Amino acid sequence: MRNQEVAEIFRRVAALLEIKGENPYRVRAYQRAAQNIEALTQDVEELARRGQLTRIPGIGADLAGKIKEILETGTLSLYEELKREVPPELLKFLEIPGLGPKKAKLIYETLGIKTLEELERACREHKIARLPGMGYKTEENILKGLQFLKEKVGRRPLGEVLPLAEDLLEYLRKKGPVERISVAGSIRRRRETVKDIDILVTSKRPHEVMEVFVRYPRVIEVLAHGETKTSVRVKPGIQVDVRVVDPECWGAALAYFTGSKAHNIRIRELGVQRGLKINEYGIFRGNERIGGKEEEEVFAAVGLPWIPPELREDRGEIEAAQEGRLPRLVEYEEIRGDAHVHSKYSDGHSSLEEIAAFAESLGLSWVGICDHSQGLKVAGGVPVEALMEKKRAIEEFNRRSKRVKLIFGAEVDIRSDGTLDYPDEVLAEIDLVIAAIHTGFQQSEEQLTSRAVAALSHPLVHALAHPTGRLLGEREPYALDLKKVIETAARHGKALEINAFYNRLDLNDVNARAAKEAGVKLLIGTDAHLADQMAQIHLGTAVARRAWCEKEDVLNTLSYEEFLAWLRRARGK
DNA sequence: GCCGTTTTCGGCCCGACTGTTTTCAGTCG
Repeated sequence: MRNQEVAEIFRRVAALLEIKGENPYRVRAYQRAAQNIEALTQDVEELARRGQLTRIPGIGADLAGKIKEILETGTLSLYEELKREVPPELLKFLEIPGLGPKKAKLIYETLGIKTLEELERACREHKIARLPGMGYKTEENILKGLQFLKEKVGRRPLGEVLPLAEDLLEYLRKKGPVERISVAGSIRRRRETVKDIDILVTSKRPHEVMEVFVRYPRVIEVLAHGETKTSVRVKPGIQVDVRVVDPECWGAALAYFTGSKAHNIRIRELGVQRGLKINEYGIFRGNERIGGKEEEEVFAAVGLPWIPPELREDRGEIEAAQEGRLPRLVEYEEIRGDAHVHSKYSDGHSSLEEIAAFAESLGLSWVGICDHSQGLKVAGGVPVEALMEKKRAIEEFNRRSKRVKLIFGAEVDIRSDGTLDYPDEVLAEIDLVIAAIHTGFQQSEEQLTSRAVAALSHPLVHALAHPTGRLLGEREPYALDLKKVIETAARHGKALEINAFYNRLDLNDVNARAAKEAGVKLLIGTDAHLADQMAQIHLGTAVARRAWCEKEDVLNTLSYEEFLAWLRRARGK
């Protein structure tokens, strides 16, 4: 899949056009095209072959031609031209908060500055303040922005920020005079990474809420402190915005601040078609306010049912809602088991008893104990003898335990040559076999793909764990033809994992959706190495929801007996 | 550059805030 490559070029073209001062709607066309290609669950190359590129929303004849050009030549002549006109280093300027395309262009054209270092020096020498429309505040803000970039406080994994957001909600509920309160923004949509925390509140005494908020113990800096909007930075450097709105505006404001931006734009466009104006204060016909107290009213005003936040990315949810085919998303409460947990038998830190007890506290009824296989020495891979001991221990445990059942499993290493790290007669003893690539990340796409394909084709394997190997903010997915992997899983009736560990989330939303569309079942596993980490199971469910998965797409919704039956079926009994 | 129960041109979502300005452009979400 080269979708990402095409999207990235379009995104850069959009930014370069923006700096050039081109027609903003042309810029938006490239941005929208990039976003829609990125969200595509199909292979853009295949759509190109079939002449179906213009079926992608936002792709017309012109952009279809440009996509073909990228696929054929690896680049785009327009992009190469733009790079000659506008130094591509300037794209970095746009990452500085407060510095947009207009100022970037002015700084480059009048001062010839094109690197971040030169920009910093120019600020210190007060060369920027002399430019028209800029002043000392501008310099100060650019310097602050540069510092911000240096500290690399960009997007953080959802799993890292969510506990903080929940603690803040709890704090405000307890200490502030709040009536309704909710997290909004990308956290509410459960995006895999988030930049800041948005909290929406209704209150009769907004002033007090804000006073309480700025006294939250982890606040390190107050950025803005007003009656309706207050922004602070809290301890690990995350910005938190709290907005207090009138109860009559709650629904409109919640929809507005939940986003995504692309989704909101579509909703408002639908509003315009109906002669309505929709903003964070409500729904308006002319000057008359006709609703906005509840979120449902916003959707109803444009003829839609309520759309779950996880779907609000303008990835087809609006069309689906219009046609009455929104998925009935898998619910967080429907998850009954965690398929991938490490115990003391390999590099985990918890005993079988501790794992089961914690699972019970989470309301789960089964856990797959999948320790590493023998060859993975660095992770305490389990030798065959110890593996059989573990099997007996699990059987013994299950005889005693009524509420939580453990499943004898293994995370079996897929070796460099595509063979598995236990012999077949051992694999046959293991009830749940998830295969995974842990070594040889530098291999070619052909090699890596054939390893994954070989594992999924093996009759005793049930699923492929963390299929792409990516680590959020640390490691890119390794070269893998995921389309082939998904096809293989579909052909053999195998599952693909949604690894719920907070910095993996692998498969991600788009890939999991592609798997679902291919008829592949998804299996959520936390990869917990400490029983407490099983609490992250909801992150995997969130990915499944963002992937449009329904209950039957996710094997974790099965009961213990049903799941065992699936495991046997997947091996052709 | 896209797109059409306002169809092949002329629109394209909406408002707040900031900083620089005397009425507004740029940026952001």
